[in-house]
Amino acid sequence: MCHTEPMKSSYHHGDLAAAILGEAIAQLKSHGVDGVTLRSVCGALGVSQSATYHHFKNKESLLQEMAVQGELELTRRFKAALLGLEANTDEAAIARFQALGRAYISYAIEEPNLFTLTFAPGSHGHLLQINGESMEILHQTISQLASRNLLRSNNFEGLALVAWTTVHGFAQLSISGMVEPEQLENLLATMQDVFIQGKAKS
Amino acid sequence: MCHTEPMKSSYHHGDLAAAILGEAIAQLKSHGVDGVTLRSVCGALGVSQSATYHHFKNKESLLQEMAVQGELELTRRFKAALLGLEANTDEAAIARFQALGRAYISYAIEEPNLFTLTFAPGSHGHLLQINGESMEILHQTISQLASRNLLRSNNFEGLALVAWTTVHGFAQLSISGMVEPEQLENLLATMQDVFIQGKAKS
DNA sequence: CCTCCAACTAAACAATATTCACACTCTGGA
DNA sequence: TCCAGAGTGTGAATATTGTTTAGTTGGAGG
Repeated sequence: MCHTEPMKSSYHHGDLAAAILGEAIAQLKSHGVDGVTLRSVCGALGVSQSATYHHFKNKESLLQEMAVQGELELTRRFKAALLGLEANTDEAAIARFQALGRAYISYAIEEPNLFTLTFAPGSHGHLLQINGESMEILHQTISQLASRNLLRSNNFEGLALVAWTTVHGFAQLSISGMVEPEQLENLLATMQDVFIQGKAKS
Repeated sequence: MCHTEPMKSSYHHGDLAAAILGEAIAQLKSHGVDGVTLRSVCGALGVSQSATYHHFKNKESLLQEMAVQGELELTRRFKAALLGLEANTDEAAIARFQALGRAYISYAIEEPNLFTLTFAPGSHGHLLQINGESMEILHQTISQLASRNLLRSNNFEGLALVAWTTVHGFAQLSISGMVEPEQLENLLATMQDVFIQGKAKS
């Protein structure tokens, strides 16, 4: 119904839908989800708050779009993390796996508000399903470990699940302040201990 | 400043602080965090909304108290889960470990709103530190595995960290709808695969 | 050129958290 | 016993928010 395509562009404003989305994300990052109000967003853009309702059904719908952007950001960071990392040795395959974990957690720590919104549960419930692309990258990376016979379990789906939930749990508990971000190295080392078969120890 | 002790009790209402806290938690469970307003809570109790401010600094403070209750609930479920489970065999020690994982995730799935509030990050930031008691139970249970030489890693702190974040991540992603709760058995089986040394397979 | 529709505005509305001035009730000491 | 004062509750007022409504503007197409 709204803004599914980049919008014909150029009218009064140009592309207000994208502008609102961008400004809302900027305010989310700097002031938290409670700091983004329709008034503040539209005020920063010099438009009236009711203009929002021509581009988004309501604020909840805007938040959902923001969550989608947050997930695209994760995919982008995944790709950047793997950029230039070959998978032609055991160590390299392990490095790629660790790089994904670091990227996930770095994202959470650098942009806690956007990360939180993206994975927010319950009433906000923004993402019914995580976009396939991030999961594909994760599965692919794990499958490179599997084909080199580096994994301790032959339950491939299970391992991908455990890897994801482990990193996600650490990310969220870091944001909550319940675990120290400095424990990251400890986490990754232990994950390697338990996931990876011992033939290649760094 | 307020409600640290059970309150002398019996005045106009009796113990309004506890009543507000209980009603707020009830409404949180059934209608989500956005469904709990001072008006609805005090309305259900037949008192004026401004009465709240004699017992809680503000709504945020009330939410924090609710989060504390949510964490006590987790401790309670931990204890109940271990009740009657001995640790005198390898299988029994593993069963205790799994019981904790099940309890954690069951809690999240049965009471997603309270669980979410308890571990809510960022602006709400309710719990600066997780209460020691739950963590103590977890560490104790893992140490029973360690003393039986059932663990794949000798990094005890790391293992406890990974175990916690794994289960927590699964819990949160279940609530978000990004993983199917039916994957729980898969998760637990894989955790056993990677954490536990193979001498005792069920 | 004129008409129509999408984009936008201004004003109003409803719901909420919070504060303020006031009223009532119990408690503790003179 | 009585009275002052603190603790406890009420009602109205205020500010901030999301949302709706009626109207205005500007561009595109016949």
